[in-house]
Amino acid sequence: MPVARPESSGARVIAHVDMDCFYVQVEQRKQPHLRGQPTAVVQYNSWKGGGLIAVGYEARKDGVKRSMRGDEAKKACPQIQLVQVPVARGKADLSTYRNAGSEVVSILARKGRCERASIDEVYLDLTGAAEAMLAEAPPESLERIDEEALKSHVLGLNEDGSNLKETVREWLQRSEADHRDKLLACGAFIVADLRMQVLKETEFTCSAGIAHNKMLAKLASGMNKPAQQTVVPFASVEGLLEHLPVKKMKQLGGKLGSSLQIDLGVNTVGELLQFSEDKLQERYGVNTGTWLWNIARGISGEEVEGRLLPKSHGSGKTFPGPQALKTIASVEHWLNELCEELSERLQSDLDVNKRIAHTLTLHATAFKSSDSESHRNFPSKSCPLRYGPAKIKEDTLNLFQAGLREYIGSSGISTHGSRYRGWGITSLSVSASKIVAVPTGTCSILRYFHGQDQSCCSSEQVKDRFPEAAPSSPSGTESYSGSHPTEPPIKFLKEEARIGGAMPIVDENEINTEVCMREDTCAALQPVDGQDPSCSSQGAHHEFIQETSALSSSGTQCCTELNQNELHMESQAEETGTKYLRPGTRPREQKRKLVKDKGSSSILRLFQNFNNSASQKREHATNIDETQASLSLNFQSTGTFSELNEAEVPKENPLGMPTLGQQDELRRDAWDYKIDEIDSTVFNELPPQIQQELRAWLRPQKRANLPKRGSTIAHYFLPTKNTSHYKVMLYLSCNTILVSMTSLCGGIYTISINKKEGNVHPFKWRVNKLNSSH
DNA sequence: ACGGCTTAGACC
DNA sequence: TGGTCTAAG
Repeated sequence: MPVARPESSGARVIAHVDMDCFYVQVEQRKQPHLRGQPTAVVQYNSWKGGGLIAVGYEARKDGVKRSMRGDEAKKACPQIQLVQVPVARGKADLSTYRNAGSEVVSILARKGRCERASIDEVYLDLTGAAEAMLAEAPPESLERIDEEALKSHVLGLNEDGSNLKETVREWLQRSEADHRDKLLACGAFIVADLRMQVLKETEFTCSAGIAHNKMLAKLASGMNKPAQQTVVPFASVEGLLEHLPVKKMKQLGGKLGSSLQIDLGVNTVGELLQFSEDKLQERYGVNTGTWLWNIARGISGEEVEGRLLPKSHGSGKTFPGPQALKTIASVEHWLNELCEELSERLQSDLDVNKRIAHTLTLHATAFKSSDSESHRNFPSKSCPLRYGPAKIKEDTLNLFQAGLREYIGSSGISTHGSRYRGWGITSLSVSASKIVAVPTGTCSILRYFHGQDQSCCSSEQVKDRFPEAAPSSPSGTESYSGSHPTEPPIKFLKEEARIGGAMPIVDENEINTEVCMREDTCAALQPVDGQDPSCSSQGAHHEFIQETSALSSSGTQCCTELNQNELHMESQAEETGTKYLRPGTRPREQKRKLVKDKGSSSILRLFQNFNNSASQKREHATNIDETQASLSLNFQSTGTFSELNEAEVPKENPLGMPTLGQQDELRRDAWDYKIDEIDSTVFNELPPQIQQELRAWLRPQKRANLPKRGSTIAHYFLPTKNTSHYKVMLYLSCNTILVSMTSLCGGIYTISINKKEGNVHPFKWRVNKLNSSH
């Protein structure tokens, strides 16, 4: 349901850019002989010529419509060229179109905030660019103006329908024009330019609308197609909406729009004006009521989100009528196909955009022939997403079976034996959502997947995108890292397995160990001197902030770029990556080196080895094996969930990060463990490499260079059975060495190694919902 | 018992 | 929160 947003104060310049019959253009670029010919794209050519999903303008002239079957199209337009959408794994594969869409987005994002609205549409906020142009090179000062801009349509300008370039030129250059109109004129120039860039670089044409908000821009972009642009001056809004059928408005194409027509007798947007806001709220609720009242007046405050990438990925297929799936085996087969596609796309998203999805969801539709309640929907099910095709398949099948059990009901019907006659599946889809950029520290996780170095993001980047991952507000920090010493932030849940939800079944003791270690940031060790402003003066009370600040000199650049254009990450990452490794003269790089020398080398090697073998393993798609090395073994052996008493909660917050006030004090306190003070049985249970590391840290002669207590020693990432990744930190607290595992999915696991032998519970798993700021 | 396949967002 | 529903291209 639409939701009202207040219009922001100043006039904005918003553009909506829409590709013309995009799939057709993509195919025509691929096969140039199709250019100029009536063309349509179809899928599943087998039945009645397939279904049309895109129709070129030449074919539209002959009355060919989307949603015709191929046969009908042939009838309407005998010369039509029907191109099949690529098929992979028995289903339509849209990746070529997705990729082509990305090409376009990467160009359109150059002049302002850009939001990818669909595979072939974007919104742009060009306010800044338009203001800058108005200040530096206003249209009236231009001697020659761009042909494409001249071809703009300006609503309300040529009422008779004539579109004289001269009147358009006048409008664009009128010096006494309303400030808002001048901004729109600048917008028209900018958009014309962008569209030409798109054409030049991709060979695709597009249409655009330029207005003061998204709604109007969207409306305008469709008014003159193909390959044209339309401007909506403020003064034309009322006239534009007056006779516009409500159904044409975005969000009113469905039931809501029908309700306006049927229940209120409103057929045009203008007719909506007679209803008070109260009246509309009364009928449609506060949000929708206000929204309707606003759009009737051309008001829409929705921001253009700076987002170039999709928020989710999905792969689905329908099995209509007789094709309905009736055995678990056939369902499994198709789920596997869908999962393979999904997995491929997830992997590519990770490779190219450095993003990880956290939730896997299965949707299905089904019928139940025999039963009375056969219309009950098949329930969607979701669970934490684990990477790798095999895992995704396994989890998806489990989700399906859970859904099926529920669907069939607990009426005691057994699904044993693969066939059960009562049900049929008519559609399946698997999707991945909750996609977040790999949070800082990410180089390690990326290397784990890639087996090579990659670039990092700045903390700003992460905070912008994932406030939950790096809370910037004190309260967020509080709840996450527990800076209130009086209030232990860790709550102990006994039912640990619940973390992954009921499905799929997880073995909470098992931790797969493809592991990796971030050697590439100074965050691995907090600087001893505490002098570096980037690492200490920010007083980072949160490890994300702390660790990323250290990256700023080389990391920021990359991230700034990433912000502007996520799609270009790959190449930029490489660039930055090389700079990164070069021994530098800048202080921060020196520090990086220092940190490295200081001593995580063995752990580094350990994880490096894991990396290598893990990535090789991935090639062969076989999983669990000897790469489940010592770490996992050790962690496994410790996975008992004994109750933990309050007394054992570390004095400081459980992540070991000092609060602002504590920080200075802590820094003065050297960490004074002796190796023998640590319960040896506990110590011995650590992975040997980590034992070695700790011994190194504890050597007296090295003390001077030791990390202060309360500081993070090292970070690792562990993909595990029931979540995609954990961030693992080894850090020192006042009484303990803690190995804390922060699940990016929402749990904090802590293993503490206590100083004194008397302390029971050498290893504890503490589970805490990551109950932070949001 | 067919338009197929995707994405996004709001509600509870 | 997960699950459901609407809407759109």
